[in-house]
Amino acid sequence: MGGLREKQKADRERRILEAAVRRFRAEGYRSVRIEDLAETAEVSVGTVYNYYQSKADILIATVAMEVEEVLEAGAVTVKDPPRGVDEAILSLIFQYYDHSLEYLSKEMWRTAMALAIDKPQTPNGRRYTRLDQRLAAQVTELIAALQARGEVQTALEAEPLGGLIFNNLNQMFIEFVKDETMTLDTLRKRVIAQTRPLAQLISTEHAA
Amino acid sequence: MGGLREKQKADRERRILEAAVRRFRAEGYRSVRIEDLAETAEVSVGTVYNYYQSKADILIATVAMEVEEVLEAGAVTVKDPPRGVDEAILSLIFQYYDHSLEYLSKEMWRTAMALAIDKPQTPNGRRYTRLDQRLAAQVTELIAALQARGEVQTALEAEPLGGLIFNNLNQMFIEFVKDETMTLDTLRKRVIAQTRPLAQLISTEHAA
DNA sequence: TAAAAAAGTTGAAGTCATTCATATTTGCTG
DNA sequence: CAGCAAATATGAATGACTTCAACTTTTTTA
Repeated sequence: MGGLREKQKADRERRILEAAVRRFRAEGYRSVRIEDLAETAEVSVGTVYNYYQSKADILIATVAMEVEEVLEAGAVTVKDPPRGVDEAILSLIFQYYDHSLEYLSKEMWRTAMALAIDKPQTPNGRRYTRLDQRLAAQVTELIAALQARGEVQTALEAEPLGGLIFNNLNQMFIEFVKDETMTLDTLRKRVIAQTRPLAQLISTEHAA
Repeated sequence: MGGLREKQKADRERRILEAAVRRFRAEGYRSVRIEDLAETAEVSVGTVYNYYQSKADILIATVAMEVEEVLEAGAVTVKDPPRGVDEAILSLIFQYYDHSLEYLSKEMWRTAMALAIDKPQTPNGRRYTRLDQRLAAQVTELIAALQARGEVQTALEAEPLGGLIFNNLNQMFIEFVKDETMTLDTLRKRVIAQTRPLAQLISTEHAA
């Protein structure tokens, strides 16, 4: 265990990913060539392909790190959500959205999402899909938490609802990254319009 | 008007599109090269690019034809929907789904969707987005029709609801085409689980 | 420690989408 | 109809991702 070879491998993989994060952010995904990454990471082009299946694959690895962070931040909110069904749901969604552009450009999101759809069988394509599922699960968790607190009708199943809400926020996020001119504020307003009526319908107050 | 030049242009464009539909279906999008299309269409590679902006652009043109058909079929359903809120909504969704694989493979859908996300500014990227919007509008229309018939609560706004339902069915369709092993039947079951609870919530019977 | 085996690296070659300067075809005019 | 102009077609050249056969480095063996 822990021979020289293993250390070198880990180090090379890390260097490639670091190079990717840095240069993709600075110069944009498209304009950075594999050769550039190889140069920054001080390996050859061929070596890049020993660690990652494709250029887009590298991008997904960087996006995945970002989503992991979002999931962690979301877990805190789910543990103790704000009062009010729509407040709680929207605050989680906005947390996702606000985080999304901190380290990744719209172009990077577009590329990563496109790959996840286009090449779902690659390791990182799968990885992206799993991350989406975990995000959906987190929304479901929130619904369940609100049910436990008596704010959402317990007659409703949390999972379909969580899935519905996630699918909606995800699709709206796609529309957001597709349009370079759309602001986060516009996105928020749109998701409010879509989500709030549903929040009303499922809340216990509405039933009463 | 209608000179030789115009006729030839129209003819070439048609031949290229026909070649694309035929060969993409038969051999898969990826494995067909522009050169192959050019050969089948009896034009040169450069000419293909005089008519279409990119390879994916050609694909979207074929997908668009398909979606136009779906929209036409959907319009009939919206005009006279089945009784029952969930019946009506689900029958429209299933109409979309059942149509989807008639002429296009999952790979073709994946590629087209990926392009629409990745290159939203290209003419056909925009075109795909507009088609999505028209589908969403059709769902909204259905909700409005159900409201007019007194089956859906009129206190609710049709548009956010239609958007919500469409975003959900669209996202589920994406999951479907991402997984080569998933059957249409499984897709239907999943969308039922997601959509039916919502249908109950918005129906007038539920409110009463 | 020296040789053999295994693992990993390398960069030039291959492939394919896309571009662009040139050639061709069509339409128009006197 | 000859000659000119505009539109269009052409395919070799370009550029970037990806592959792969040859080369190095590390590990194991005796």
